[in-house]
Amino acid sequence: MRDDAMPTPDPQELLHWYDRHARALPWRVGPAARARGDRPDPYRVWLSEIMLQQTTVAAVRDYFIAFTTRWPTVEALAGAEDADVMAAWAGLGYYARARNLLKCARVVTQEHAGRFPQDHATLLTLPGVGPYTAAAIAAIAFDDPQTVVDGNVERVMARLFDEHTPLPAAKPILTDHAASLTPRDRPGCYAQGVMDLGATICTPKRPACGLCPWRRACAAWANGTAAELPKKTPKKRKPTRLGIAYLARRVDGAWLLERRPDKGLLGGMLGWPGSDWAEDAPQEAPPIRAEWKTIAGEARHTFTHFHLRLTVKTALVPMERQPDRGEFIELPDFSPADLPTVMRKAFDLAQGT
DNA sequence: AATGCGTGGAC
DNA sequence: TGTCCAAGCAT
Repeated sequence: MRDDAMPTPDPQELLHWYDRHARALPWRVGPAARARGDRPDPYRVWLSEIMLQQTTVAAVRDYFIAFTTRWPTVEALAGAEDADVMAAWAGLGYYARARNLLKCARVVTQEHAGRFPQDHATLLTLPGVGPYTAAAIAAIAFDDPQTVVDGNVERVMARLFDEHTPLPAAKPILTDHAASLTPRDRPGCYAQGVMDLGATICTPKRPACGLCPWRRACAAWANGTAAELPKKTPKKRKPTRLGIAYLARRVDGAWLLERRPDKGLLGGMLGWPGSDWAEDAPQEAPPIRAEWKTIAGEARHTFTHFHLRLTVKTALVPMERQPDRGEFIELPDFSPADLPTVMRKAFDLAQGT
């Protein structure tokens, strides 16, 4: 609970902090350019926000530069081949984002004349754009005073207001608090400022309260509860699943790969043909007749909701033999870098690297 | 509305 | 090693 004697958090103080501490990032307009009236490119704001969903700035940076170099406009991205975009996204995770990214680029290009909608409600209709991303685009690209609520904002609000209700039940309460603070002036900078504060000062563990511009107005600081907030409902432990991956190499160097269905785990990505992944010992399911050799050890990988231990089998097959599943892809049409991480781990194990 | 969906870094 | 965590969305 907040003590009534405590000052209210001042959005302007946060903006001043942001002006002094904002990190230079490839999708941001620097202070000098902004002072000249430059606005961020909505395409770059949108692309960065999609990539940043549940993903750290450090992981996104190089992907963002690669994407904007190769596809500088939403029209260019809309015209890309699906396989090229999926390959470029490989390693970033949550692959539904990449499929929705392409869908969204094509909708914006074909149904909105290549211009991103500016209002929250229309932005929400775009594939892959939810409440957070719609608010972020409206605020950052168009200076619309929308309330942006991500994990950082939830944490900052839980501490400012010393809210002990556990997430996700606390979400509506924290959203109300965030809305009460959103300024009409520079809402885009403010939104990025609160998120930067959460990422660098108001961190999940060992928050640097001594450096916080909102310390005097923070109820959790006053009560000594900052480090234990926000409360979260406990999560379930992850089960372990087992599987087999079959890495067939044709004598000309081509690899046998399979495009995974759009829905579900690693949807739309290339992968090695294999068994199902289940808690019981996997059934043999070789995709082509061959002398299969089992590689010592296993490829281990952890997904959102289970651990995987993958047995890797390899075979060398003659030119004329036809696979039951998948298709051979010759180099350089295929690179291991095009694979999701679990498949690349299987490849690395087979190569002895 | 609870669940499924990746990955890499910090500790 | 394990656990938690990150600028969430779709269903």
